Amino acid sequence: MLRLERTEINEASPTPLYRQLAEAIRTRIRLGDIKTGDALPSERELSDAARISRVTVRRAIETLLDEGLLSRKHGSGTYVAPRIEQQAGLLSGFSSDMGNRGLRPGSVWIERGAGNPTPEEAMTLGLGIDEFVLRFARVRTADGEPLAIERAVVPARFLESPDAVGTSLYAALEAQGHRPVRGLQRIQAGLATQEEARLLSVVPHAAVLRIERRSFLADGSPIEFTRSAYRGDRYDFVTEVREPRTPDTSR
Amino acid sequence: MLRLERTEINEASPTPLYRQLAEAIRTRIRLGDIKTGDALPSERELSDAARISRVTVRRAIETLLDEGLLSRKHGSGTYVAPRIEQQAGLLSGFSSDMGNRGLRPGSVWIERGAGNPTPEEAMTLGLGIDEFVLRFARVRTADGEPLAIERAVVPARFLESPDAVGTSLYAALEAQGHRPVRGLQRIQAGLATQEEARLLSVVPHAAVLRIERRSFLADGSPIEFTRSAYRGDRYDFVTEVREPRTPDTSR
DNA sequence: CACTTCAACTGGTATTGTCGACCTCGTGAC
DNA sequence: GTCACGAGGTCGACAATACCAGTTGAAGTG
Repeated sequence: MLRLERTEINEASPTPLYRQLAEAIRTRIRLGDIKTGDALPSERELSDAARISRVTVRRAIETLLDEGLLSRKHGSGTYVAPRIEQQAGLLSGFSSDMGNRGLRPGSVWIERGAGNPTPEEAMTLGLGIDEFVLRFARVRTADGEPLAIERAVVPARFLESPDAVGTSLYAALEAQGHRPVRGLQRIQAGLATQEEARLLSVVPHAAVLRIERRSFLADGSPIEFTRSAYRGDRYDFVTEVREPRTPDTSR
Repeated sequence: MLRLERTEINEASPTPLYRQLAEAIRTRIRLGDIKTGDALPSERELSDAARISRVTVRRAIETLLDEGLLSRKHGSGTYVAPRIEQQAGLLSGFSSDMGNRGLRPGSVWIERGAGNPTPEEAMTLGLGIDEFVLRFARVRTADGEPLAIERAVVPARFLESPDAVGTSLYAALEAQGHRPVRGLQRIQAGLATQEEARLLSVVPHAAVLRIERRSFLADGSPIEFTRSAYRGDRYDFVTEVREPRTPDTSR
């Protein structure tokens, strides 16, 4: 059985109690202290053992519910959910996506500069056509093999200069304090054009996966518009979907 | 400004207060009472006006945060987030997906029956190869035009008979009390095989979007394994991704 | 022996009270 | 006029308590 002692929680830490508790439970699960299907101690027990109020315990459990680590059953208990493989970092960039897949990411620059947006870009980024944008186009490689062509557009005000972007666009944006929190992705199947075929080292008309992504800051302003073409024979896109935690049955 | 009166909330209703409140605010936003970018009344104000405790008000706001309708700024206020187009019902079936796109869904049966799982199916559904599964294969149409081929496999114990499935597999499962809460989807680009081309009325080697989906119940047991091939020229797959509500910066 | 009942669990909702961190904007000093 | 500063407002975190609502299994009943 899981034993949780107050000792594990640091009262003075700036990290909120519910996060510390969540992390403690997360660790227990990762270490196999409590296994898939096992019941967690009841909320009241946890509350007593860690000397944390039940409300706070519930908050910790809720974050783990969101992560899919636990499942609750009213009247019965809280259980460790079976591990489902980690989803690829969706809002993360190419680099960490490749990292998750155990591939070595690389890239070759095609274009890096500033300019005015096309009408389509102006529309999706909410800009006037006379405002400035930065463009980044790269061939992305995995273990040295070309895997995708990626063309990103960012409103110029979010970055000091095009050269601020090293390997990761997201890292550069975050360094300036701009962190996208939402994204909208559109995925299509298509055939490689002549140019794409050349850049990706495939035959023309090979299958490609086209991914279009728009990212937004917390206040809703668009920060990035990226269009990519992935080799269909080497890449698949994995998403995990979850139903809302508390389905609204009243409507 | 938004005025919320206690009158809107029904004390005696079986629906929890926080959901009633969330619904009330949701309605206000939909009706344009409060517009994009506007600040919501402060939590204390809402609490006073509706005579609901602040904790409960926060819960209501949190559900709207999850839905992407609101965004909070510590020390400043809670604001109405810009409307981002509705995501397609991800865990929903073909029918409601088409509904969202304003297309009339239809289908033509190819196969409907019972049998033993293939090794691959046994693996992904967590079954023994001697247990039974039900198979459903259909050509899915939108406004009468073929759009996708869909092949679903469900462990037999979840449905009384193959005939329980009318137009919607999900509806049939839910009628038996089985509601999938999580799904894992894998999306690939490919070229249509001879048979696919025939069923979809496209030329061989046309681009197709292959989607593989596994769904799970709350307790983690796999309930469905579906493989689909969508016409690349007529379908795109849209997903919305969100960063976790409270990013853990401590790790 | 099968069946029903019910008490003692479990999680679900809601209140009141307190303190802290953060943001904004007006006031006053320079 | 510009700038630093602080007061007051906002969200963030937590405690202690109360009661409601499903679940479960053991005791009692037929």
